[in-house]
Amino acid sequence: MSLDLSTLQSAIRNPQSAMRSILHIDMNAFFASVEQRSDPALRGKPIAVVGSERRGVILSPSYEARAFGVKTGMQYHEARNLCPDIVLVPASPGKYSSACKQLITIWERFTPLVELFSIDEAFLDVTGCESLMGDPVQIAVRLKNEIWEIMGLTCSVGIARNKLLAKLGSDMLKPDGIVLISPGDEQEVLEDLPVKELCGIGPSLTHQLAAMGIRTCGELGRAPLAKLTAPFGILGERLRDMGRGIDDDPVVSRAEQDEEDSKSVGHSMTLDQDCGELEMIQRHLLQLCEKVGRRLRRGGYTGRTVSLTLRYADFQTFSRQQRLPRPVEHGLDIFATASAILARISLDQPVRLVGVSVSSLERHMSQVPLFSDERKRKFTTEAMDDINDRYGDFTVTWGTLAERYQHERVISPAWRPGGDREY
DNA sequence: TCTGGGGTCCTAGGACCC
DNA sequence: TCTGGGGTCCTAGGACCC
Repeated sequence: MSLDLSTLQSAIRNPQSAMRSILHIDMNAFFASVEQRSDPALRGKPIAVVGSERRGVILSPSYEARAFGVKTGMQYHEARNLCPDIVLVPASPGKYSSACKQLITIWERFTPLVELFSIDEAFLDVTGCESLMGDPVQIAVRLKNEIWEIMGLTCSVGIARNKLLAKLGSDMLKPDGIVLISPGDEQEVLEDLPVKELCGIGPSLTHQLAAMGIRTCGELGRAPLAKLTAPFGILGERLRDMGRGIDDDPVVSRAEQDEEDSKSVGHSMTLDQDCGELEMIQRHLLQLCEKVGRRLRRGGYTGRTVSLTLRYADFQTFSRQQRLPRPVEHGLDIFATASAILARISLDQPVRLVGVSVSSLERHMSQVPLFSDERKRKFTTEAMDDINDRYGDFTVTWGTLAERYQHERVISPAWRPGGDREY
């Protein structure tokens, strides 16, 4: 086979067709490590970052805690049974997002093609960086060193020709590892690998595949296509490709990611105690709606579908949604719909979790409304958003709400600096 | 001291219209 | 009056990821 100029040019234009070098970076025990870095007293100790005080699960155990068998998702009492001395540290999201920003600036020194996969994971496409930065393994070593020197954090790096295998690689040596899966090694790595190790194959697919006699990636890759498409539809082909280590998904740069519109914005909360009182549930719902509204406005979105999610005491979870004739962006409008949905549900158990989310989002053009009452509402909302952004959620909220739903630190929008409503 | 919170994508069924 | 199929919109739920 010979390569002519047009093939080469299309390979350059279309990175999927060329051999790529992809790194997947996975920060080790990210939340716990950030906490240990910021508080020396926590270093070297078994700690775990947790969400809520009362009811919740372990979000991120440190490696010292993992040594006792403590895992993400575990309940507090299980963790304490395994490791009586474990220190539970409440999560501080601000620390993690600023650490993440610092990581991005380091990663982007190596390549502009950085795709943030989560707050502590990223894909880097370093194809063509060899002449400047060295081969992918050398890049991984330098990158790990910089992260360690600048931030005192370790990570695991997977290197392969696509995202699927790079992600697999970063999982294979934790903490603080580098794993290269070169094209020649792929078949050997995949042959006996359980299918559940691949990103995208969860418990349900693992179970269904096992029932079909497919346990390893090797078996998955050799399965006849029809055997997979019959039960799984279009996913079948993707599954077989995954078993073969095939993945053409491009690394999406952060600039492109920023341009992508969100599909939904939502918040949910598990109540401190299961609750059967409608009035109380609505009070929590209102707070959630206000948070969703502010996030919509901050992102410049309006939405046309409001969904309410409830979880009963027995963990049975369901949702009801309603499509609206016109888009909304205000907490109160979201609340009006969500509480109307709630009113139509006859609760047959105490409620454990309440959630609200807004979807069918549209980019919202910032313009001055035509009518004076809308104008007033818009400016008032913007002023309230500013204050709440600066001083925290619910520093100011609408007066009617303050009366109906007493909340700590709530002051009315009639508040003015120096006015008679100052608190 | 039973089991968090934020998303995306896909499917399936019913209503409705042509 | 009955038969029928395609397409779109809407809702509910499940699987998966971190």
